[in-house]
Formats: sequence, structure tokens, C-alpha cells
Amino acid sequence: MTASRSADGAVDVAAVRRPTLTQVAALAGVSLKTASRALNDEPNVAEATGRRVREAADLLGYRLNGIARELRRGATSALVGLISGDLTNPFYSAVASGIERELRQHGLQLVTANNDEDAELERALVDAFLERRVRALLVVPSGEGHEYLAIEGNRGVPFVFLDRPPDGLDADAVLIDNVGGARAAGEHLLAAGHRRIALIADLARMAPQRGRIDGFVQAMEAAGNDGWRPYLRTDVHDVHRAERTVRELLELDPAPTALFTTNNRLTTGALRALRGHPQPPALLGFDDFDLADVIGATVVAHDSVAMGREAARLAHQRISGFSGPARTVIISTTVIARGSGERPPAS
Amino acid sequence: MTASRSADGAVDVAAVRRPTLTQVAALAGVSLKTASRALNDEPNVAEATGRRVREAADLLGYRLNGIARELRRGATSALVGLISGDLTNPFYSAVASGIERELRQHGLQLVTANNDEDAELERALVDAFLERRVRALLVVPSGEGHEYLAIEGNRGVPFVFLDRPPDGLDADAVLIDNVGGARAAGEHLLAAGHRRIALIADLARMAPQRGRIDGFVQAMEAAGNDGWRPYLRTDVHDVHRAERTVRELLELDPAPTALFTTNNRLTTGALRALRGHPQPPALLGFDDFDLADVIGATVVAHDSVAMGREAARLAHQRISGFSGPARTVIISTTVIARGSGERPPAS
DNA sequence: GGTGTGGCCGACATCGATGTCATACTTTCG
DNA sequence: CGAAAGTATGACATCGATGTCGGCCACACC
Repeated sequence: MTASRSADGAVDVAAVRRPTLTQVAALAGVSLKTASRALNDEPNVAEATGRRVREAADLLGYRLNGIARELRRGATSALVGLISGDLTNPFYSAVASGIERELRQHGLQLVTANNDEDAELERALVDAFLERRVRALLVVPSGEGHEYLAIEGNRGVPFVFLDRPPDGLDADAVLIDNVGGARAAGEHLLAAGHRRIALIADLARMAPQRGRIDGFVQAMEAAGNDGWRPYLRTDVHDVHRAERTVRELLELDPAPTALFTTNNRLTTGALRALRGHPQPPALLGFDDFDLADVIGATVVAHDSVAMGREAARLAHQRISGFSGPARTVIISTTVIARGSGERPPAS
Repeated sequence: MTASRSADGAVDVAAVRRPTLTQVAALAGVSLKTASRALNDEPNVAEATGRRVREAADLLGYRLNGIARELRRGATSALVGLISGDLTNPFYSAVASGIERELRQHGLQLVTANNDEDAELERALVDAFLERRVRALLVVPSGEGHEYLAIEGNRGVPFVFLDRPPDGLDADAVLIDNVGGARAAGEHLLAAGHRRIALIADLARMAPQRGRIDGFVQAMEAAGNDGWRPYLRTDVHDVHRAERTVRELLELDPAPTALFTTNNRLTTGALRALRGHPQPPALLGFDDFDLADVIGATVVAHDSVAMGREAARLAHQRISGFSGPARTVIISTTVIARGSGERPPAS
């Protein structure tokens, strides 16, 4: 390994090893323990000694070894893990942001990992995080069946589930009012006079999607409307399929006069399909998104950042010793009318 | 601390401490070292012994202590730190996503922290990460002057700068071709016949913004056009101010016939200001964004996920021992015409 | 039968810090 | 002046794992 630095430098990289406290102590001519005391501002260190130690530390570029400290202090880090889907999805990144902000208040650091919506990988990540001795684990689960976490949960590592309820496990959770939000969406479209309403949903096996479908159906049934049944499309998982699905729906005869998409990805697909359409159907989407105001998209909004914040709070309380029964926080939803959801039926 | 579990459970939470390898060994009736060997699949462990140890581990719910292992193995974790702005900004989350994906390939974990665009906090975060012994540190710096990292960089912790060049430090970096992209943007608007072009920029002290301003000005000067000068607006830092600034520009007489916004936030503000405008000026924004296709927004696009990926690659090479001189990767840009940037001058 | 040889295992040192306890030296005060 | 209290310091154990080294035993081979 050769070192290369600009003219000024001449720093030898050969010795990559960072200096230890022992070396600092040696340079300062004191014992290891005294050096430790000095750098940690503990009492009973002579002023001159403290200065010598700090100078030695500066000189060597000493940096405390947090790993060693953590081991000695209790073998538990200041890290909190988050396992979620890809951060390019604004929902996940908003959640992550909310978590990060809240954790920082308590001196905790967020470690993120992407489960790629794969249950197997998710399990592996949970394992990896537990080995790293995270203080808590926040999960936006991909798969079902979280019994395998049961032992862990009891062993002092708190779990918090986001967006999807823990399955077979009694743990804290932060959920969205999916049923309520979707019911409100359905009612909103009904109120605008729609009867032939298409429901475009993601994978129906995922709990939030089930809730949104249920809520919508509740609204329809309460109004005695059956006009949606021919237009139900579930398990549409990506933007392209959503776009295609909407195009296909619009070619039906009779075509639906309104669309309800159950997450931001599907709404995006629908918007693409509707682009340039002469007489677009009404559109209402679950999840708010950037520029929805500019586009004039009516949505069921909820505060994803708050969701992360609440989850981090629950986790922090557990970390701080709270050990009551599992709690569930529900994030409320609001329909924000921006135009697309208020278009009347064309026919 | 009381335990509370459903009827089945009755797990006592009192003993929160996780079992250690020593306890596993004791239960299995072997020495500490043998237990270690068994669980790590090292050779020279009798089959029966291995089984006993694994059973004991399962029974106790043993989980390896990664902190202790790391300390012993070399006092360096499998963590890579990222310090950036808030993840709700899609640029940062895209970068984070690219980094995370690349790191995972090498068994590394991403730890994120938000610098709140505050130089002071950023320094503190760098310190915290270094104490945690991250293997590398990726930074989207907020402030200027990174000399304080010089010692660290040489001590074996690789630094990679994203989006903004290291200032006063010789380190790897991944940058966007800001000048080129902005020049192309300027040329694009000129080609559409515009002369009175407004430039709305963020804080001019930040290098990427300077580059974008410079590139734009280069294009104007090359074309001998001075029509932009009255409409230059810099240090517009948030969406609301951007919206207001654009409204004000449009009330001027003569008003600019085209706008160039130098990042996604400003573009958002401009789009809001233009919403419902009878005869909107042309608009071209730096940074691509979700739904730009739906809105029909012409942008200077670049691949932010790739940016993260490249940064992670550079870091990984350093981690793996590469120690050549500092490298800089430039992420190229493309103008994507979607309509808003091709509107001809109104007058 | 002596002697390698290799498989299996355990005692002990070690990573880099902090906690405990003992000790030498001051200072304070009756 | 001597005891008690306080200050500054260091030796050593410790956190929970892994690395080194050496011992014991069974087996094969000459």
C-alpha cells in the first residue's frame, strides 16, 4: 500500500491503525485510566495533567473507539434499525425522515436497510440488526408471519411495526386509518354523482391494501351502489401495469366515470394514462404526493412523516424502560379536494 | 419492570440481558472457545459437540454480540455513514437509495444522518460517525471548508463527497455536470427563441448552484444575449419564496418569456406560481422529478440513484485497499423536452 | 512398541475502552 | 501534631467475543 498526497502532505498511510487511548496515555506520560478520565471530563484530574492528555490526543489524532466503549458500557449501541422498502418511494423516505428527526432528539442514530419487499431478505436483515445490537427495530414488513420475532421481542429489543400490523406477534404499531380513508374516498366520489367507479389496488394480500379495498366497498354498499363491481382491479403492483390497467378500463363500454387508486404508485400510473385524455374520469388517489396541488389531484392524505415520528416515539419509550402492553397508533386521513376527484360523471 | 404477555406467554422480562457465549458453552458443557468454534462453523469440532452447542444456543435464544466481535476482529464496523440533507427531498433519498443498494452487495450497512444544512451539526455528525468507526463516510456537505477532515482522511477512513466538491481537501467526489447541464438548458431556451430569460437560483454560495448559474451565463454570453440580466434572482432557498419570486417576475413589464430554475425545489415553486396562468412563460428546471412527464415539465435530468451508487463504489474501493489519488466522477445531464421548455415566447 | 500425525478441545491473552479499588500525597481541622 | 477527609493517580478486572498455543487422545505406520 503506497501513500500519495499532495506536496504539503507526506503523511504516511502505512500505519492505518488509529491510535488507542493507551498510546495517548503513554505520550502524555500518564496511566491509561487517567487519560480516560481526562478525556471524559471526569473529576479529580489535575488541570495540568488534563491539558497534557488533551494535547497528546490532538497530536495523535486520537478518536475514541465507540465500539469498545459500547462493549464495556453495556453491549448495546445507540443505533435504531429501520427495515423498509426502497427509499425512492416517497412514502418510505418520508417515514425515514420522521424517524430520523425524532431519534436525533434522543441521541440515537438511524440505520436503514431495504427489504426489497422480500420476506426472506427481511428476516436476514432482522438477524443482522439484532447482532449489531440495535436498541430497537422499526419495520415496514413485507411478508406475513412475524412469529419468528417473538423471542427477540421479549428479550429486550423493542419492535415497532409501521404501516402493516404485526402478524402473530404482540408489538407496537403505527398504522394508517386505511378503512376510514378509503370509505371517505368512496363517499367523496359517490357524492360527486359517480356510480361506475373503478378500484385499482395493489397486492391484496398486504394488509393496508385490504383495508383500503374494504373501506371503499363499505362506502359502496352503504350507498347501495353496485356499479363498481365490473371495474375492480387488484394486484396491480407497479406504475406501468397501473397505467396499462387504467387505459384498458377506459376502453370498456360503458367505461367507469371515476377511478380510485389505492397508493401513490398506482395514482402515478393513472395520471400517466389520463394525460392528454379529452374527457378524463374523476380520479382520487390514496397517499398525497408532491405537486398534487399543481396537477390538481384529489387525494386521501395522511402524514407519513408523523408516522415515522410516532413510531420512533414508541420505540424510544420502550428503550427508556416502558414495558406496558403493545400499543397501536392510528394516523388519520383527510380527503383533500383539488379538482380531479370532483369532476362529475361524463355521461 | 413488569412483564405483560398474552395468556400463552408468561415470559419473564426481568432478565433483559441477552445470553452470552459463555452461558451457551456452560449449558452445552463445553468450553467458551469450543462453543465459538461450533457456532462459527470452524473445523475440528466433533459433530455431536456441534449439535449440543447449537441446541443450547437455540434454547437460550443466543444471538452473537456483533459489537464484541467487531472489537476483537479489528475495531471497525460494517457501517458506512451518509450525511446529507433531509430525506424528504427526493434528491437525497434517491442518492441514499443508490448508496444502500450498492453497499448491500458488499455486505455493508448504511447509516444515515441529516445535517439540517447546518455546518456545525455536520461536523458533530462526522465526529459521531468516526467514533462509531464507520468504514467510510459519504457526505453531501452543507458548509464550506472541509480541512478539518484532513487528518481523518489520512487515517484510513475514506471520505466521498457527493454533489459538492471537497473544499480544501483532496478526496473522492461524485459531482453533477452542473455547468454543462445549465449551459444546455440556456441553449435550449435560446433555441426556442427566448431572450428575456429569468434565472431563479438557490443560495449562490453553494458550489452546484454557482456551477448552474455559470453554465447558464456562458450560454447567454455565447449567444450574445443580455436579455436575462434584469431577471436574475439568486438565493431563493425555499418553495414559497420561489413561488413568490416567480409571481413577481411575471408582473414586470416586460415580463420574462422563459424561466430557468436551478433545482427541484425552485421548479416546484415555479410550477405553483404558473398554475392556472393564461399564458405561462416557458419553464425549464434543473433536476428531474416524479410526474414531470405528466405535468409536461422540461428538465435537465441526471441520475441521482447512479450518483449514490458511484459514491458507494468509490468508497468500497477505498475500503478494499485502493489508495491511489483522489478521483472525481461526473454524472452527466440531459435535457428532457416535455413541453414546458419548448413554449415559444409569447410576445 | 515407539513415534508421528491429525482431530478435538480448553486455558489464556487480546481487542480498547470503563469501573473498582488501593495508594500516595495534600489539606483541613480539632 | 495527628487523624480524618479529600485529591490525584495507577493497577487490575471486565465487557463478549476471537486468536494462539499447547495438551490429550486415537490411529497409522515403520
